[in-house]
Amino acid sequence: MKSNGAEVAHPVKETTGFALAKVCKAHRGSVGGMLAEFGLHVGQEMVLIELWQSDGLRGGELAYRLGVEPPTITKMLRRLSSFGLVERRPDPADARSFRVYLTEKGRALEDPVSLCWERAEQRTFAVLDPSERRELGRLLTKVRAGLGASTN
Amino acid sequence: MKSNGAEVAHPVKETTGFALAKVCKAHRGSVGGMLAEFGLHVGQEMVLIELWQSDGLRGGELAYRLGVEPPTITKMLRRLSSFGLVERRPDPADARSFRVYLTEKGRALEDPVSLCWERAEQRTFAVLDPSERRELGRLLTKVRAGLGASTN
DNA sequence: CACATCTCAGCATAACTGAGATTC
DNA sequence: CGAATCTCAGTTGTGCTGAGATGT
Repeated sequence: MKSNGAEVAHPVKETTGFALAKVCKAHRGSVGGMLAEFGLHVGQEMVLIELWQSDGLRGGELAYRLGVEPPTITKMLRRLSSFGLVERRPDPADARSFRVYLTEKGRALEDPVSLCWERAEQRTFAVLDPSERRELGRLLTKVRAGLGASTN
Repeated sequence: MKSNGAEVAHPVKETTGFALAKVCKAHRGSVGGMLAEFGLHVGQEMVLIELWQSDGLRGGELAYRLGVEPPTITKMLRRLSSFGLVERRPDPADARSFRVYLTEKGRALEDPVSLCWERAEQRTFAVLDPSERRELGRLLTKVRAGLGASTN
């Protein structure tokens, strides 16, 4: 026991957050390894995931959904569009904005990338039985919903 | 419905892994914001957390525990030691290696940083009732234990 | 000598802040 | 004109690979 008797009840390594971080790292590593086959870095697919669901988002909306600042999106889109996965077009309704659209090539990645995620899911949660998996999914979804809108 | 009828049963955004990623991002953001008060970036505290538990680790062991390659540790330690938080000393038993020790200043961060994690934990999982929190912790710990040793 | 341990150089990416440019 | 939207420049940190240096 530490002598100051205050904060040491919960060593960080035993927190739920710590396990969360480690599991997340493993999951991202798993996804990332598979995405490399498509020339994507982990994180870049998050833009595509949003667009598969809602093509034609504004840049700012994309930043908001990914929980990053606008300049970060500017750079990510530059890369993705240099790969030919997305395209930027002016927003007809507001000349300050632009809209992001998937190209054919970007759309074609939906199934293979979804499959990467599916496989990562299987690997990462392999140790859980089906009811535990459902429960984990339910709890994480509930936590996410309770986070406030900035973390869509 | 998509017409090719194969992979689209599980949109990525509805996977457990996706919720995991979002929750983890929120947690890291919460920890990171608080760590900034101590001049630490999120991620750097992971080294300290290992050392609080086992001071005097070898560089390679630290890389292994953090799940990164050795050059990454080299750089992280350079920064942490420039902040005066850790110290490198030669390993008496093997001159190729070195050992990493906390300084007084590094040791002094244990309580405040643990408190950051504790607060992030409270915030992130605020929406869960106590039994749900315990269950989430149990499931994540089980998943982590099932991942294989490379993700300590 | 083969192997292990670590560092260095170089690269790519993420992500921020602060400072504009442009448009509403 | 004030506010919103985005870009640019600059900074910091992560993390990798490949190529050594050094020691077991």
